[in-house]
Amino acid sequence: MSTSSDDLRAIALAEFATAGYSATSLHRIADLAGLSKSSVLYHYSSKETLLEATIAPALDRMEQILDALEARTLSPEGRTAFLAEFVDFILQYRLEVNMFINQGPSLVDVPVIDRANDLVVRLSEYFAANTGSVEEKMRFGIALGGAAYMLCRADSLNFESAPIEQTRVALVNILTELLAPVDPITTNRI
Amino acid sequence: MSTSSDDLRAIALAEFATAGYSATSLHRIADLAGLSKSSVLYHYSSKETLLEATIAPALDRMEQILDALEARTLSPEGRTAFLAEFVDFILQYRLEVNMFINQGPSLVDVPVIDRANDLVVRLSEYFAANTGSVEEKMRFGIALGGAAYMLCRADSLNFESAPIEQTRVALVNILTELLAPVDPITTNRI
DNA sequence: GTCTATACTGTGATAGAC
DNA sequence: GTCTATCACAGTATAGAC
Repeated sequence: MSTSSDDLRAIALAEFATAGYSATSLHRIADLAGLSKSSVLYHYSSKETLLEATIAPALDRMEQILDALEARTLSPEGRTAFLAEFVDFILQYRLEVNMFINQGPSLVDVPVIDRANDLVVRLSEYFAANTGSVEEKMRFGIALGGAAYMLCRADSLNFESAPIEQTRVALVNILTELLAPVDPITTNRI
Repeated sequence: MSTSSDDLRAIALAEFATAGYSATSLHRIADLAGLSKSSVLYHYSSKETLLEATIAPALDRMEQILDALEARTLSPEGRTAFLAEFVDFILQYRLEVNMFINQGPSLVDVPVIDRANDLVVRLSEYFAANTGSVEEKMRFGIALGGAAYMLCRADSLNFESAPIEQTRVALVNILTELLAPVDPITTNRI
């Protein structure tokens, strides 16, 4: 059975996101893949390299989304479209987002985490650009951290059997409400 | 300098919540406390004992809140009052809540985590009691995970300087909106 | 590309002196 | 109540055979 690097990447991602990077040993990853530790280290020269490989595709995609966003002018329709794009992103890369959200601070000094932090700053500047009020910043944090948590705990929150389309629609609803733009003059939600 | 067990508890809590339980060594805790590993193990006979000591006070408080809640009959006023109580809880025990939310799954088989899981189930049953719809469950998850994340990342979300009362009011606002009860007949939010 | 064997370091925990 | 010394083990990583 020829083992591909992608198999290892997927296994490592699942373990890092659920058990945690530090709590996951190369031995465990090797066992899950049916390999020895050394074979894992043949595909990825270190545990940190494997970590970077797990999160990089999500960062590439987020960078692409933000680049396109910042090239456009802001409009209400654009914001709605972006929110749908953001929801799709977070659904597709829920494990990567959850890993970064929860373990980012403990993975400082890993280069790929710095890159992720930069992307979050760009994202928050977009969502809270109008007012920058404390509540706006709190809403952004709750939306990001809450969605990442909730999607990765669907089983313990007892809705694991929901069809993906229903989950998607509900998440768009919730985030639209949570991140509704604020009129900087009247400070009312639009 | 006489070191108290409470000092160690506070240091361990901060490290477990930010760096993670597995990534935090007894050596590091000892260093931060100005002690040797052995002295730490004099106060807490194992790392796991220390973990339990960090989270137990929060669980005691949550249990007290839920016991009182379930002894009352449900009313709109009661729900509003409970939400304020819940916000105060999460503000006071933000580190403990964040630790459980993010690392709970990786700390399976630690008895104190089982206790915490039971409390979350009781809490979710209260908030989503009316409909039990997928969106309700998602809203509860986002509120819980989002608040825990946001409050522990106030610095990186750039509102660390906000007065606590402002944070409290904003959080009550957001969670009231997010967890507004649903009329089981019309399925409209009240 | 996978393995066994090995080196080295860090970790949780114990024993016993002070 | 704190320390040093030590233990047993798990962890990442390397060397080299197949």
